[in-house]
This record gives sequence, C-alpha cells and structure tokens, in this order.
Amino acid sequence: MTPRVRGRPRSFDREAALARATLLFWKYGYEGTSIADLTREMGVSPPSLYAAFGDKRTLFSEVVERYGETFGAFMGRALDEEDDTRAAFARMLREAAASYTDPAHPAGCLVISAAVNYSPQTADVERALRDRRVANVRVFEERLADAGGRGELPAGVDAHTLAHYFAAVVQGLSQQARDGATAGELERVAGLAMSVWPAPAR
Amino acid sequence: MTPRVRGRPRSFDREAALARATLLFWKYGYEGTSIADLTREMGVSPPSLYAAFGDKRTLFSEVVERYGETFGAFMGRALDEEDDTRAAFARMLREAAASYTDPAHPAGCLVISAAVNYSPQTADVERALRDRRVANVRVFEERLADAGGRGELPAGVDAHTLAHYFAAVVQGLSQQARDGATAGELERVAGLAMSVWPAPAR
DNA sequence: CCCATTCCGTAGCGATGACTACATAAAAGA
DNA sequence: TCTTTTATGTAGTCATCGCTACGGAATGGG
Repeated sequence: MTPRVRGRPRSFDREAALARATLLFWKYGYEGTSIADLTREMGVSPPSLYAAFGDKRTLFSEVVERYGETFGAFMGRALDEEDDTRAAFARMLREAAASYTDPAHPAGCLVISAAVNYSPQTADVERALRDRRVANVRVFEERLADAGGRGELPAGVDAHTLAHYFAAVVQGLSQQARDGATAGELERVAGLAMSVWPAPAR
Repeated sequence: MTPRVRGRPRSFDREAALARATLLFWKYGYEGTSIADLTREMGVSPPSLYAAFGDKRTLFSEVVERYGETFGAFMGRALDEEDDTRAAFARMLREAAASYTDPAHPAGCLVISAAVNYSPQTADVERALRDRRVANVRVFEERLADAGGRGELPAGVDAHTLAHYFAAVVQGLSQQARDGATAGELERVAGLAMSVWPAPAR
C-alpha cells in the first residue's frame, strides 16, 4: 500500500503542511501570505516547500482545491442531499453561518475572501477564484430553474435574480463573519434572508 | 482667497492626483497598489507624493475619507433624506446597486473591498476599514430601532438582525458587482432583498 | 539682486518579496 | 559497499517594496 520510492523520504507530513498553508491563505489572502510566513508556519524550509508543492501559485491552487473538498463542501452537499429546493437553500445558508464563524479556523470563506486584493501581476489568481464564484451562481440558478420546472416555485419566478440574491447573501455572511459577527447573529440573518422565498404555487 | 505661499508652487493638481489614487486603491486594494503604481498613474514623482500626502497609509486614509464624502455618501443620504424607514433602506440598496456597477469607476465599494487581504504588518489598515463597516451596521440598527419605536415596524421586530441583514446584502452586492454582475441584475436583487421587510403593524 | 522657501526629478537606500544553487543526508537498488 | 535518487538546510540570487538624500528649479520677500 505504501509505495516505497527511492531517495530520502520527506521529513514532514505533506497533508498537515497543506492544512497549515490553508489557514494562512484563508486568514491573510494570497498576497498577504509570504513564503516566509508559509515556511515558518508549515515547519518546512523553502527548498522543501518548492519541491513538495511547486511555486506559490501552485500551492495556492492546491489549497483552494482542498478547501472546496473539505470546508467548502457543505454547499454542494446541501443542494445535493435536500430534495426540497427551499430546504436546500435554507440549509446552505444555515451551514454557511455556522462554518463562517467556526472558531476552529479563520472567519468567512476562503474562495470569497482570499484574493479580493491583487497586484496587476497576480490578477490571474484573482480571476481563478472569481471563476469559481461565478460558476457557483450558475449552479444556484440551475437548481432554482429546475425547481421552477418541477412546480416547486410559482411560474414566472426569476431564477436568475434569486440565484444572484443567494450568492450575495452568502458573500455577505462571509464578510460579516470576518467583521466579527457571531454564529447566532448570522444564523438569524440566514433565517431572515429565507423569507424572500416566493409563496408556493397553488 | 488663494493664500500665496513662499516657495515653488506644486506642479500638479492635488485633487486630481487624489482622485487617481482613489481609483487605484479601489480596484487593487491597499496592498495591491504599489507606490510605483501610484506615482505612475498620478503623474507625480515619489518625493512629491510623500511631500503632498505623507506616507502610503496616510494617503490611503485620505482616499478613504474622500471616498466616504463622495462615492460612498449615497448611503448616509438615503437614510437621512427619507422619512419612511422602509423607503430609506430600499433607496440605499437601489443606489448601491447602481453605484457599485457604475462603469465610471471600479466595481463594488472601496470600504468593503480595499483591505480584505493584508499582511501581518498592515493589519491596522484592515482594522480601520473594518471599524467603518462595523460602525455602519450600528447606524443601520439605530435607524431600525428608531423606526420600531415610532411604530413603523411591528413590535418585536429584531432591529439587530435586520441591521446585520442589510449590511450583508450591501456587502454581497459589492462582491457581486466585482464579480461582474450588471446594474440590472443587482437592482433586481436589491428589490428582492427588500421583500424581507416585515408586514406593517396594524 | 540675493535669499529663504518649497517643490522638482534622479538616483538609490535598506528591507523584504519569490525563488534557487549547492553541498550534504538518508533512503532503495545493484 | 557503492551508486542512484530524492530531500534537507544554509545561504544566497535578483526584483520590487516603501521611502528618502540630494542637488537643482521656481516662486515670494527684502
């Protein structure tokens, strides 16, 4: 199972180091986190970091990928596991409020907040996260349009606007969490935000 | 009126240079904008910049102050000029949607997006903007509590939650605008967001 | 006219950014 | 044991960061 390779084995836990890097990028963002910060917190010297993860951009990409499969996975799960569309979005907002304020890690969402500011040279990093967010809005819209087609929403409900609304609320929850809002405050905001849901077709 | 001073007069328009700096910080953020970027776009050499504006932090502070009195002033105006509280918040969201997508300047709100990412050395800049945002939530809450006291809202309506909700929506609109949402899309989101407004007391 | 004052552009300061050359250490294969 | 392979720590590379010393240019005061 453990494929013994040639050469000297690496002296650090790659997964643990990646987890440390995630926390740094999450809190300070891509440009706010220096290689010196990373090597210090990961307990790895610069050459080892570059050998194990490639350059800073590649490491960041892997961090984002890992984030999506772990901390950020609640969003896809809420939409996939709930049959009722309203329940799916309600659960998504509720879990976002909880996750974004979890004291076990930095506040807010890494995909939303880690590359807001960027120098002209790192515009592509900002673009990569923006593409993820835009793709997410499309996922929302497809689910809502599908719900409309199945009669879960009254005819004529604007799935496009509703999708952008939920995206905006999620991003607002992330920003509020970073500004110090508590889990309880955000859970109540999430509940209030759901009251825009259109009256059921009759 | 023009107080003639001794020495050589400055060869550039201080207000125009400040406006250029505002656009740069607005788009790229505090750390994403270098002194080299600023001197190039402002058409001013580094020593002139430092003589006229102090260091980078001080320049940024002045930019933020100016922003609040110009581009960001619609928010205070909406709350001050509208007697009806619901109309005040509706106008605020509507104008935010318009301002954040105005092609005459970078998308979104400078106070929300210019210092999301920060190195440990510039945490105080992030803090300064965060304090502004948090103060804003308090202004919202006071206006909403006042509306409750005047009978504009049903008894028992949670002004605190409502204030955080509106703050989150505004921040979500800003992020959506930076991600490329159009004015029309955000205006519809703003309208939808207002449907959480509680039914009037009877 | 000369001086004091203020601003100008050039050129460069020390510190830090991302990243790497190099010699060595630790493993597997022959 | 000896070679090959891969990882390690030290100690740098060059570019860019925010910022400034310095000498010259443009003004008003005397």
